[in-house]
Amino acid sequence: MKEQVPDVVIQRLPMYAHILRALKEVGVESIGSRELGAMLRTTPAQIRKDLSYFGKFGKQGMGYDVSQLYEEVTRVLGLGRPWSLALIGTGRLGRALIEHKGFVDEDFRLVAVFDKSHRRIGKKLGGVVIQDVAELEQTIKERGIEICIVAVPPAEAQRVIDAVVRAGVKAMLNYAPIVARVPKNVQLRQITPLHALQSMTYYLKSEYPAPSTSIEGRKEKKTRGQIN
Amino acid sequence: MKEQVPDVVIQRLPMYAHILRALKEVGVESIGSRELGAMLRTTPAQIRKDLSYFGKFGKQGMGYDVSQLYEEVTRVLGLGRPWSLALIGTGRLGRALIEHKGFVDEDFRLVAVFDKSHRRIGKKLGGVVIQDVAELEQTIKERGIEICIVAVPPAEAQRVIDAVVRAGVKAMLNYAPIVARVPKNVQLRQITPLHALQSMTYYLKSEYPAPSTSIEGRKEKKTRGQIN
DNA sequence: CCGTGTGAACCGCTTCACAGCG
DNA sequence: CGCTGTGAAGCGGTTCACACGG
Repeated sequence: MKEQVPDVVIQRLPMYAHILRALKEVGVESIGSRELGAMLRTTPAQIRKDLSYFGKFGKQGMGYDVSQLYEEVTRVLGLGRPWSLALIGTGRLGRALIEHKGFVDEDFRLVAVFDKSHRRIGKKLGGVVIQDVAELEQTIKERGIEICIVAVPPAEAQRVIDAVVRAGVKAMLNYAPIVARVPKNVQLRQITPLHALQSMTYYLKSEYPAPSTSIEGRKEKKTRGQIN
Repeated sequence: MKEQVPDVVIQRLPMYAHILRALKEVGVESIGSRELGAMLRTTPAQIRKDLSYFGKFGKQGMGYDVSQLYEEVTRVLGLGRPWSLALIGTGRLGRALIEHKGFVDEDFRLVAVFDKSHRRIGKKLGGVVIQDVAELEQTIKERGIEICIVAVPPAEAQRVIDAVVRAGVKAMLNYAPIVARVPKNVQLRQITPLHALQSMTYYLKSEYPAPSTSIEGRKEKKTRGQIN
């Protein structure tokens, strides 16, 4: 049990939840840090360290109880209760995001959608009537929206983000390729596939040994009397 | 000038390129690390350090030449020549990615599209005829495809990724929420918006001070004879 | 002087190594 | 004994602070 949990650890937890849920559904009841590490492509040490930030869930010599650990991880993340979402922008991207299964799932409920185009306002998307973006602040406050997904053109993104911040929202997913400005108490995650492509080309260009994604060939195999 | 460039630096370069291009188009000819840092929401020190990995581009007392720096950054990333892309999966997501402007741009050319559904094979998407995924390896080799975008359902993702790897591709963007396994000399970038949402909820839950995204209130204002 | 380039200090995360519980 | 939990060491990346060039 620790004081402050590193941000990277929090970012890894959704993966933990994902894997644990799959294990649970398949009927696996218990798992060790070694196997879990293999599934998550990390080291056993990392698994144990990560989990240690939240408490002691393992049984020595036995590993972790899958159900219990799954519950714990989702609890830490604050999942298991629905969060209300709004989408801003209903172009191809916005529509695809909402219609795409598995994005809005049991934990995230779409409760408002905004666009500025009068061609689209009044129509429905994802079971919600599209509203004028001018009503954004008011509606967010009324409906207690907690997370926003920004899928508008780059030129409008910062303006929309500012409005969302003014409405009091503390978490946003932004698809516009801009360097957005938000207050430091607001969570912002950037989804910019183009930048991902553009950074991969660096490694292709010169055929690098790659920034160690590997796990093979580490230690931890050392248990007791090793020949060395 | 340094030996090995940190991976994080490479991941930041697309942003540098983006901003520099914008500055260039607006007619800004020169910029200092302070202003560039402000635009990228980093410190001037970080800007200077990052750039120092590739050479000395600044003029002391003057800052950096925007055009020259832009050229340099794109050169380092290996942009400025087109890279050939393939898309695998033409569901809502795949279609949205391709039809969405600004994704396939001047640097990335779509040269093949695959699906397994016979309903879609033979139709066109993004100016390319959709092929059976069974032809994937062969086609990738024939057309010298360098980067693949995987947008298939999670259950099929690892199989598709394996095929792409076998075909010799060294860089992939994967949209399926799985923990993909690739050889360590293959670049893999994961786009999983659901996980981004799921990690933000942690901070909402307990209304945290946030994992310092801020830049304000740092040092660097100290230049010479400071009172302190 | 102003602002870059950079070794050195610092900081946070990862990995190690082992104490200790079942 | 096996495997977790955890201080301590190690490492990569950021920030500092200053030498030096225009």
